[in-house]
Amino acid sequence: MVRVKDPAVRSLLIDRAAQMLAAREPVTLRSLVAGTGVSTMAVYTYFDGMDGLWRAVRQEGFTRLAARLAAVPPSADPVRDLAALGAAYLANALDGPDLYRVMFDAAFGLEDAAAADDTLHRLVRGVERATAAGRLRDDVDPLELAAQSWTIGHGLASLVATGPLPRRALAHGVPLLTALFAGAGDDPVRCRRSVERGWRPLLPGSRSGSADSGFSDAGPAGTAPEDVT
Amino acid sequence: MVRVKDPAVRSLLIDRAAQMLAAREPVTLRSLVAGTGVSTMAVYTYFDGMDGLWRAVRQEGFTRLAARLAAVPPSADPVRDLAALGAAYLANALDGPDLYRVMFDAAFGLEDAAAADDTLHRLVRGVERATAAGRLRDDVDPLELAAQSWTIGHGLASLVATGPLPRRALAHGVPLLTALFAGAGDDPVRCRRSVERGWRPLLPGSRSGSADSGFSDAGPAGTAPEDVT
DNA sequence: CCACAATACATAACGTTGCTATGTTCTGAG
DNA sequence: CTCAGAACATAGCAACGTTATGTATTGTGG
Repeated sequence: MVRVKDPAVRSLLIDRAAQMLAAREPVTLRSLVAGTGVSTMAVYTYFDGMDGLWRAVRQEGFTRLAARLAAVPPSADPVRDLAALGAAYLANALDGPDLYRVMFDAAFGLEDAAAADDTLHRLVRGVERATAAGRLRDDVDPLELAAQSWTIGHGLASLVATGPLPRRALAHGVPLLTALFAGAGDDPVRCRRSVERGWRPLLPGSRSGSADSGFSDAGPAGTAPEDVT
Repeated sequence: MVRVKDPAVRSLLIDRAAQMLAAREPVTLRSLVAGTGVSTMAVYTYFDGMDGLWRAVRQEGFTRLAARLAAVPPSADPVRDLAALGAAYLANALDGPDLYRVMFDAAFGLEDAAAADDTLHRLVRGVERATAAGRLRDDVDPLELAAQSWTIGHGLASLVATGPLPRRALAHGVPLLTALFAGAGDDPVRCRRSVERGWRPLLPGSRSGSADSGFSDAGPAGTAPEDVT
């Protein structure tokens, strides 16, 4: 009586959708199933239509993000780790800008809301570590500071990955996070060094080079090592 | 030989599209022209298709934003004015979340790129005023600080207007901007007061109350008057 | 072990989408 | 006044997501 749907087909379709998304090919019902052997009805058996598919893709996006954040190794410097978390967040967004966009497409809900919360919770724990280490004033609410860090990360990701700012604007992350954490109690110069260390993996040329253009000239953000101390 | 197209029809369609967008009705070619007396071909005569219409709508979004920013009266406190600019930016985004989204839909270009640059340039001038008034260190690049303020504004707008953060998360703008400007040289307590003044119009209940939900509990950001000084 | 019932899946059709082709109306310069 | 060309309406096209219908497959109760 109970037939179990093949999970392999599910993840096959999700992966293929994410892949087509990354390749900037239009993801349509028919183009999605073309070449997979399954018919268009599979999308309805497994996802209840395209909306369900997008919901699943959105979920997959958060899963990948969580994996990225989990891969950040904790060091002895919790502030550096916070910046590294932000850098990992941005690296994930830049790796798949289109996937990142559907992640924040409010039109579709999430299948497992806890997966999305996990993103923020990991940041919260990072802040708590920094507070426990005495780097931050102990009256700062970890949840608030985490949300503020997220705001900076998402703003940067949104403007760079899918927006008008050029890739070198990623360098803004350093002064922004430095100002935030220093404002939360960390020693300014020490904070700057920690953030720079955590942010470093994002700057050189670690990953895919998407060619952004910007509105016209959104500003040289690459070279200005001293504006916030 | 030269027939001039009626500009009234143009703005009629743009306004109607923006209106339908705000009403969360799907904007389709046929639904757009329905009831206007013009036929579907008008969209092609005036906009060269739907893509052109979206481009025009995007432009309209930036025009409205520019008008909002221009309506911010300069005061004697340039840092307060910077925060007020950010508040106006967010108020505009919250007034029409869907319009705000298409503004940053990179799929369509802009007809007049200068209109978009105007947004950033107004911020740049605000920073220059603050520097000239001696509130900021004079080695800060106005363009950079403006871009960083924009990052905060866009991150907050994106996460609140069309994302998972509840409306009360707007309060994060105060500590974020305070940290940024204080990090750029302003006196911390004075900065805080200035930012709070500029940000105030956003907080009470000045405009439309959209019912956001958040992932599950994205954090109480409403009451914490002292975390950054 | 077998027959039944429900699920999984394929095929075909439906309504709607953006768009184009064709024909008609109207404008404005020569 | 004439007529080339722009503006516009109507009709039709391929492609989209979805639904309806029919077939195959599978787990289980008799």
